[in-house]
Amino acid sequence: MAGRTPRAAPAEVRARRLDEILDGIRAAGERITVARRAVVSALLAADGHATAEGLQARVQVAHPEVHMATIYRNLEALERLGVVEHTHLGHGPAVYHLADALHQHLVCEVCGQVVEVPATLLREVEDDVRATYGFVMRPGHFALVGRCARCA
Amino acid sequence: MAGRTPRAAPAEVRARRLDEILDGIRAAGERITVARRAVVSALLAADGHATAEGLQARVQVAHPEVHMATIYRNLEALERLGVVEHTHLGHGPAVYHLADALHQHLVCEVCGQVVEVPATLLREVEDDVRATYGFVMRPGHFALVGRCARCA
DNA sequence: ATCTTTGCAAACTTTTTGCACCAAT
DNA sequence: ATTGGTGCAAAAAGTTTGCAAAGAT
Repeated sequence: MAGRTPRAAPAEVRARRLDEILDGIRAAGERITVARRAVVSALLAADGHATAEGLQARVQVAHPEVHMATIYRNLEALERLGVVEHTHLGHGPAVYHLADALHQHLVCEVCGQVVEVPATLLREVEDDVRATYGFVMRPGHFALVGRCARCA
Repeated sequence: MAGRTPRAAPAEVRARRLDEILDGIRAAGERITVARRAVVSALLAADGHATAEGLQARVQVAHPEVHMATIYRNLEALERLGVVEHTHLGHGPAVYHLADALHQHLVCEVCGQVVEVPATLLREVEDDVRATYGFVMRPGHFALVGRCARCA
């Protein structure tokens, strides 16, 4: 079970990462608030992708007064700082994840399952469009849609 | 100007294609209405991608009473029939296009410019994810985001 | 005559914004 | 004491839905 590919970061690592991120925010001249810490914490706990609503649910366990608008404003701030990115998986809400966990999403349009694959998947396509069109892709921002193994 | 790569289909070709599509709708047991014909027509005239709102604008020139809801319902019907597909280019509205004009979109996140590239761009990635994850991609449903030559 | 499709209005979902108050620096 | 962040409510943007009336077959 605890092989070479740890599934979730242990609490200790997560706590360190939280402090790192908070330091980054402070360094950028922005303030640390209860809501902000809670959002980053929820993002770390989600360990992968989470919708704004999902994050709010996590945040509200400890801080029921934190409003959706605050979640959005914090996510926006965190994106501005380069800590967070968001992705569109389908017709529903966007999903957010830490910027260091960059990956592509394959979304099954039948069952909705989301498969995460390494961001390197599109490496060649990136080179291709840069060479041909001068276009510099930012992979991961949109999902690749199709049908998963079971639904195909 | 009229070289080997005609930019837009001449009116005659477009009219033929319109009839083809309308026949398809009839064949599927659905009805031809003024609104429906107008939507398909607008889609052909747009010759590429158009938002629901853009299509409505075109439709309303000749048929001012056609409501947004009707546009959406028709687009939905046309998608069900496999005539139309839609794509998400960014945070805004979805864009619709005829299913035979399948292509990828590269959207510049700075200036918003949309570059259309052949759907074959992702051929190798498609093979890759099918082989590795059993996932059958439907390319074109989401755009690839990045920065265009000028903004990069 | 039947059964879709339409127009309208209203709901819905996700996200953004204005504003007065609160709190981190 | 500043000034950025928060909570709330309300708007915005895009899309969907219920219903009675109109229209295609």
